[in-house]
Amino acid sequence: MARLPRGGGRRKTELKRIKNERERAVTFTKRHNGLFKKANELATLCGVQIGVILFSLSGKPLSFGSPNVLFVINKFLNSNQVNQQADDFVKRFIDSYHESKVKMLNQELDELNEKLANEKKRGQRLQQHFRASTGWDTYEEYIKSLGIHGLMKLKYKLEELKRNVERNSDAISGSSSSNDEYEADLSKIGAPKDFLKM
Amino acid sequence: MARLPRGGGRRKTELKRIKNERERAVTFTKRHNGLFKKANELATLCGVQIGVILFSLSGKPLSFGSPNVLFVINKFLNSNQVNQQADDFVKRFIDSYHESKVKMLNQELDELNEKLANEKKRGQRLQQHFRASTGWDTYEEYIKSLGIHGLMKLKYKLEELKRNVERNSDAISGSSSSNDEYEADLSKIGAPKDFLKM
DNA sequence: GACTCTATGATTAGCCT
DNA sequence: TAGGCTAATCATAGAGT
Repeated sequence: MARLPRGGGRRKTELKRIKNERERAVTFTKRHNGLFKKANELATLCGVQIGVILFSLSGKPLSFGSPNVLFVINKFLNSNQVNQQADDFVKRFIDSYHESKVKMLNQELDELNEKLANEKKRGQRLQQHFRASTGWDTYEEYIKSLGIHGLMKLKYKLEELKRNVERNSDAISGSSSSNDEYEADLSKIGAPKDFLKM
Repeated sequence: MARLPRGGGRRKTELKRIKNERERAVTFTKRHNGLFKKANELATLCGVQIGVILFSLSGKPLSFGSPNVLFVINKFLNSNQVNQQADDFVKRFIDSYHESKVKMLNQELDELNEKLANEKKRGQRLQQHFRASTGWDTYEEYIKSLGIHGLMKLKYKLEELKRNVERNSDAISGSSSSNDEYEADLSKIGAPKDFLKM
């Protein structure tokens, strides 16, 4: 208990990146624990939900959450505050945000690659069709908007179709194209898939 | 400057929910600012990326982020740590997590709605085509995989097409469909867009 | 609510093991 | 790399504006 005073005390810290690597690592450890502790105290004292995410010096993701990080992230993303958050500053990151969104989706798509491999050879005729149908003015923006918007509608439609098909095993028909071969190909391969699978 | 000392000092705080509502609100304000400040200091001193999300007593979402919250959230969700984080408890939130991803995408699509509105009436013939071409076995999973996978490839292809068009203002042709009317419609409206715009 | 103020509890920089 | 120590700085409870 009665230790002799020997160490140095605290020094005022300048609010800028610590250059010394060792010093920075020590500070990170101390302050990251401190931050999580503060977050926990706030969550406990005030009974609010908090999530803290940070990446260590080596890039490792660390998180604290009350009740848990994903819950908080989820609630946050579902709140329409996200739009309000996207002020001028944040907008500078929209592009990288787009990038990461793509990765988010790709991640869950990885597991589906095998199934897709079975379909790769099909739809070349549709591809030609598509190549011939370009009249793109604002295609770049359009591609983005087509993303989930189109997909969600398509999915909804497909689910509707599935319900119909379950009631009547015959395929639903509504087309009257005169191009029989094309038509057959469409039916065979599932148009949207191959249409996009250029 | 020379104020008379009159206020009370700090008292030790018990780490449990503050019952008095007013006191709790004051503590929340002070500590929420303190937490954000700490987060900012850590981000600055150590040059790491941090995101803090919390919900106020009234449920309002507040956040701090370096470089910004969405960036950190995305990076976190993309890190495979998420899977490790997703223990049994957390897994209950996976579904709503998917939901929120969709909303993130929709968010940035909002600004494109006006452009899309100009296109809504087109492509009904293509829609019929699509309706007639269903033979869906694994369509539900497929839709997901079609999502970004197909879109990214399509985007790439379109950029390629753009380069070609810039070199030769005539449309690129590769199709030989016998359905002239259909063909014309495709060319006119831009098939992929309307194809998905059911 | 949002600030102020003060006294004091809490955090942490620098140094050590 | 992690943990302990001390002393200085920082944060904040309680009270008032």
